[in-house]
Amino acid sequence: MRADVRRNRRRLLDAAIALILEQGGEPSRDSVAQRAGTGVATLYRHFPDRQALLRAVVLDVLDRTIEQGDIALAESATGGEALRRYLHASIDTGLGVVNIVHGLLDDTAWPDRLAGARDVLDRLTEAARRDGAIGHDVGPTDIALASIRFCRPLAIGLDPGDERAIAHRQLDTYLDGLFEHRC
Amino acid sequence: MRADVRRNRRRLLDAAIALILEQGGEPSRDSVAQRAGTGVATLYRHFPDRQALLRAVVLDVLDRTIEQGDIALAESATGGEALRRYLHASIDTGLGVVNIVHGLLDDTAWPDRLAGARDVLDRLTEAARRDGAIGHDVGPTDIALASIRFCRPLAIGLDPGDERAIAHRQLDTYLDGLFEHRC
DNA sequence: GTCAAACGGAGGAATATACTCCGCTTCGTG
DNA sequence: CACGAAGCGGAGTATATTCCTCCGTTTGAC
Repeated sequence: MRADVRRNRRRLLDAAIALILEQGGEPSRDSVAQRAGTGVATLYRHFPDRQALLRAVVLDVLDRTIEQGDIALAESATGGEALRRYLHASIDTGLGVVNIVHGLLDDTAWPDRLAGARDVLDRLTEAARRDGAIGHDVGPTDIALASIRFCRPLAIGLDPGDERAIAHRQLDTYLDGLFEHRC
Repeated sequence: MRADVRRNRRRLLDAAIALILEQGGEPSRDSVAQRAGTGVATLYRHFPDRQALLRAVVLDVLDRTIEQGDIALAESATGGEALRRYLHASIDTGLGVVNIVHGLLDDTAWPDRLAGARDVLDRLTEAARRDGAIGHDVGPTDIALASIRFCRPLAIGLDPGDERAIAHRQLDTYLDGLFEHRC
């Protein structure tokens, strides 16, 4: 595979992710290509139809997020810390797109990655529970919903840096509340 | 003013608010009318141009939210409780639209309501601070940003009832974190 | 240096959105 | 209850977006 092909694919995915998060819906093909700095034809060459681009975006985001979950579990001293690290990382990987795109796809054609994501969530929840950071009233669904909440941009027209800083800060406060009765 | 006029105006505003929150941007005229269950012409009769609808939406939401802030302050035993009540109420009034619409308007032609909103936030923050619920590191901006975060729907295609229940629950956890070191 | 593969962007078809017009309905009133 | 003014609905047209292909030019690997 030629180097420029790989580079353009990466740029297109990043552009699509950014636009989906900013606009909260499916971006136009032209806008994705423009944002990526490529021609429209390049987009169609990589992703022939509507579904192909969305599916590729979801797979990319899920893969990178799951990877971060494994890293968090491996490198953290406690389950609570792992959970915190994972959620912060998922803001940066753009996990929010998965939820947004989910409603736009006909078929959810990535059962394996979904299983992988669920597995990571289960392990994170289990670890945090074992260490006493969270109680039995908190499950993987709560973590998933929290990631959706804090991964979505607040508004249109805010500096991306500020946006992320706010999300990280609010997430920390939320986790303080989640861990409150346990430390 | 005829009864059906008032009823249609209310329906149009509610439809616009719901669509803005769900889609995170300006909804099409046709979609607003359809959601409201009225014809397109009725929409244009009430709100002649793009700006008119958006301005009316913002004024409506701000008025209802400010009112809730006053009620919360009047009826709550402590500042912390008032703050909690206000934020829960702002989920139901749809405060999130203000932030979204802000970037779509040429002029922010509602300086008085904005001042009113800021005033309520200041009083709520002050009351909570006086009662020791929050520290000096938490300001009105944090409260405003929190309301934006928890007022926005999570995703496309979730039952509105579940949606709201999740938002209220997550907000409670967030506030637990915010008040954590103070009770 | 060569050439196969990839690229860019103009341009026309398809689709979505904005807005008006007019025949029909509804509300308030005598 | 009946009348008139005001409001309503939605079909229809103009306009703006978006989609997607084609082909001359550029790029990367050997």
